[in-house]
Amino acid sequence: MPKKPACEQMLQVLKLVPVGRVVSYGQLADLAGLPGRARLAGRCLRQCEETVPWHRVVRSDGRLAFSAGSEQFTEQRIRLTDEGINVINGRVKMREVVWKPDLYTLLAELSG
DNA sequence: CATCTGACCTAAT
DNA sequence: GATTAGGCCAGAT
Repeated sequence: MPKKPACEQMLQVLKLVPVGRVVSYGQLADLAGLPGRARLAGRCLRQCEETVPWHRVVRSDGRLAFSAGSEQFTEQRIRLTDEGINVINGRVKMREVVWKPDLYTLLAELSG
């Protein structure tokens, strides 16, 4: 069965997030042309391929979305740390690591 | 069909 | 900072 277009679009955007940078769920949905669909972003990641950089998605306030101590929480913290992103008290500093793409370039990337 | 749930967000307090 | 309320909407029950 083919995946839903909405999710595909967001995963496309997610693949463009650079190493050492993160996006929030809402931001991901927004960039994918689905404003206000943060929860959809979460659902998509829940079933996404392991090949996409899902660990670069955090909450808008910088906290990891998983419960502290969970298997997934730990995995995400490790992956972010490996990319040079500091995770303190289960959160990253959005001010420093949030991805702010040039929208024109992003559109071009998605088109090609 | 009604209700609950959630890898969420914003604004207000 | 923290908490609350309301919004969001696809799946599950």
